[in-house]
Amino acid sequence: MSSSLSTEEKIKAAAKQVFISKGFSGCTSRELAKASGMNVALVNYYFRSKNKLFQLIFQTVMEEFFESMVSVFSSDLSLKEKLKFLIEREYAFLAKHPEIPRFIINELSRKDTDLIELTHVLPVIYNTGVIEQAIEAQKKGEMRRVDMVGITLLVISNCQYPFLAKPLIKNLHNLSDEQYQQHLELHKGMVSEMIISYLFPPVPKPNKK
Amino acid sequence: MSSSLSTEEKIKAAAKQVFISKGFSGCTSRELAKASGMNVALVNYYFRSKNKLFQLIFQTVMEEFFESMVSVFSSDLSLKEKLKFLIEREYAFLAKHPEIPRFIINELSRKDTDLIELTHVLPVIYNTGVIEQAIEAQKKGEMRRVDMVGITLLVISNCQYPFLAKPLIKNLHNLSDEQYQQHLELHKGMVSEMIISYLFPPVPKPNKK
DNA sequence: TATTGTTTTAAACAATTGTTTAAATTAAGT
DNA sequence: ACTTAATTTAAACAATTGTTTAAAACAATA
Repeated sequence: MSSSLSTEEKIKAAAKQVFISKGFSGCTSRELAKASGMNVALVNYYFRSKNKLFQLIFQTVMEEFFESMVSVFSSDLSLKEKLKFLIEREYAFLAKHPEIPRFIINELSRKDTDLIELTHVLPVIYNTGVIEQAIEAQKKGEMRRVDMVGITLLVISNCQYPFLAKPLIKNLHNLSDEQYQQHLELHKGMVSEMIISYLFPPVPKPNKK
Repeated sequence: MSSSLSTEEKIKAAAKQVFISKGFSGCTSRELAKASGMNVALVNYYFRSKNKLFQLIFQTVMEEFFESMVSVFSSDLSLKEKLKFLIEREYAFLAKHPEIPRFIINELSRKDTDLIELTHVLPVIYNTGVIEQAIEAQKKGEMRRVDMVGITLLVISNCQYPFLAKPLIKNLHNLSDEQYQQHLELHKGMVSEMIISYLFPPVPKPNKK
């Protein structure tokens, strides 16, 4: 099935899996090679070095990571609906790629790695007009005055952490995979309701001039 | 100053730092030795192997990690006050040890490591009586019916994630350390208010028989 | 078929890995 | 002071690391 891919693609796909689940320092060149059914020399023939291959993978993972987020902001919805939708999307993405937050956080925390620039991501979000939408809502007193960093933190904390901490919580509360899955589903609803009702308080304080 | 410690203690202290910031697979035996001012043979003389030393460190880190949490539950406070206090404590702990969540989550996620038992932690929390306190409050309709896993997730998601994701958020929003520090302080207040008002809705629904 | 250039392989490279050895030094007890 | 045990050191061990080499196999074109 994967033999329809080129050697280069096969290596890239396998390396992505291995890097994501074990991290840069958690795997070897030979492991990357074997995972794609190739040998070490072949990996370096196409990608020059383990590090070059890693940088490439990391870049693509980051793009996938922000992709769905941005697409929600660009949609034609009210702010409250966007938030609800964003949380749904995040949970869906994380259900498919539960290891990615740990991967990103880890590799960005490495002090010995080449700096990775993410500054181009924020302008993309700004250009969707979601910021103006928020400022508008805040002026009207419909939305609590929380800045972009605060909102980002609120949303992704509650979405990503439950996936990040799965081994911790499972171990702590002695849960099976199925049980944890159920808790996740339950938690999604709670998180959505909690964040929405916090950012959009049910009784809006009148804010007229 | 650290020369007052025994060789064994010096190695343990240095190894703790190195393991926490770089992870098990992110550092070498010689790095552990050098960090304590000793040599490789000395590390293995006292701790047999890199892996044995790691298991020891991990165990103590986990204990420190749960220590302050449990102490809050044992205190003589109302549930709402305990929650507020817990969040304060968590933020204070994480400000001192910002790398510990990443360390724990990472090492618990490793598939090639020896399983680590945490089941003894939960009984300790149960014995503080906080569970009965919660069930009581829920029966009276003062508290939303969320189980222990849900509460745990709510609290530590919002406490730990902002520290976990510091490199990500800093990079994303182009923030200095000082700016991020300010955001953290702000966020602590938000999180506290949000969780409390979610778990203890301002207008309690009457639940009499 | 002969001649390209591209892809793949097996083997080797020096450097680094975790761990061990055996000798040297220090400390303690008699 | 002598003996014994505990500590520390430098050096070595085999295995593994990332990377490179040079030859082989393959494909495309003439």
